[in-house]
Amino acid sequence: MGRNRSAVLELAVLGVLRRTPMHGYELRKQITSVLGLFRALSYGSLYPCLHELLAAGLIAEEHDEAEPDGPARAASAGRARRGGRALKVYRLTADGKERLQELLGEGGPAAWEDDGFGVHFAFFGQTRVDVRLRILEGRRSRLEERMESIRAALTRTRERVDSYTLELHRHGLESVEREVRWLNELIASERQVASEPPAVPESPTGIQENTSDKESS
Amino acid sequence: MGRNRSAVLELAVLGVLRRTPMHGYELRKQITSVLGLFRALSYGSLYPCLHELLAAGLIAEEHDEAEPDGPARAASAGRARRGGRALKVYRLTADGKERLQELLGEGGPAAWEDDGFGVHFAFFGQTRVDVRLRILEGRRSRLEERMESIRAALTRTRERVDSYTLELHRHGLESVEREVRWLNELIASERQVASEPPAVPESPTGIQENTSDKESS
DNA sequence: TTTGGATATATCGGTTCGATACATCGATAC
DNA sequence: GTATCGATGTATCGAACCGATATATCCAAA
Repeated sequence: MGRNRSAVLELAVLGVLRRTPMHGYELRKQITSVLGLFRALSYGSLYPCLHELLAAGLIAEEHDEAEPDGPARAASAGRARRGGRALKVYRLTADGKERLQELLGEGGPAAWEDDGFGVHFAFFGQTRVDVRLRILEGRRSRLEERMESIRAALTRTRERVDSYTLELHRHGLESVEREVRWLNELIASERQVASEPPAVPESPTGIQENTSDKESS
Repeated sequence: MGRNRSAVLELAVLGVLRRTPMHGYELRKQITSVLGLFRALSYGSLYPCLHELLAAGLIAEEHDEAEPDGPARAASAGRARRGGRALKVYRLTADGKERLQELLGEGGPAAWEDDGFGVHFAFFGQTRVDVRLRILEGRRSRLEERMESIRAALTRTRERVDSYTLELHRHGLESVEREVRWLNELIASERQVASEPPAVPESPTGIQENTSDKESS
């Protein structure tokens, strides 16, 4: 019932399903390994989320008649059911695609907080360049705030805390600084993309399809 | 009453209170800024935890003693009350110190997971060198596992995912590698400390100084 | 043969977060 | 002088989330 389902999880599910239809178990592996890196997503979050998205009509169960074409299914080709048990393979509906575009286009603060940034970044291939820049810059200023607060803590408490706490702060600060440098490179790169005249300034969805995928089999 | 209260929070509270008695609001700031760096600890976790520690006798309310009976005193002292409202200043009891030592001495897996490592590290100044080494090495092997899984994901999905996902993985891997190098330096430094006779520890790298600092204050 | 591990869906209990309510203090503004 | 605002301070509630678990099938190795 909680339709307030964290937008991050919703985005992750819709975004992954956009590439390839799959079932929950696989979806979880994708989200935690491709997007996550971070922490494992619990089934206690995933399955309820899938049920809600299904009820909302953003995804649908794909009943996989016989042999669907497409090289994308190579990994689990042809086995939409296992033994006698039905595998619930979900695919994105038209409404789901619309919702995904809406989520990808927002680029608000939620997209540059710790929780959401990784997921949004992973889907940059489906995001407009101006949104990408907004998110990267938002993330950077968020991290700069953090740098400032760590620096403040360092000068404030120097000599007043033991050397391990100091070392923890020093190392934490360095990590954040490194992260900012990484963002700077990305921002510079995106600015260049933005300044170059794109071949297609606008498409129906406003998204230019990711050209780099497949052709492989 | 879930006495299963996360040991990490318990350790953080006891460890911070060991240095200085303080009240909840200040405690939270200390934990999030000195230990945390990470994410802000919620009052919804902190206050129940304090109540439980109080009930367990590990901490006690400090009533700013040397105060016979005067309710309106408290003008200049450590201001244990503000206006007419009581500030609940907590201090560590003897049992609490014992429990803290117990927690600090464990050095099990909980101490090198993402959640617990930072807190344990922050209190290394009160930990034995062999426990420090165990935790650092445990943390390192934990991160090495993660490195391996990211590397596996990279070689597995190279060319199959878009460049942003690839970049996310590449950057994540670099961050973990950097973390491991940091741990290696710390481990080398600790090994030197461990091998030296506990007479006069010289400071080759600059991170030690914790032979018998505490107590006697 | 049986054990064990991977695949797969689902739920439950307990913990934690985020928001909020309440109240007082100090400063700044009007 | 007083109104307002933000920081200090204690506390709780609902919603979200994680971790563990239950169930069940498949396959490979012992």
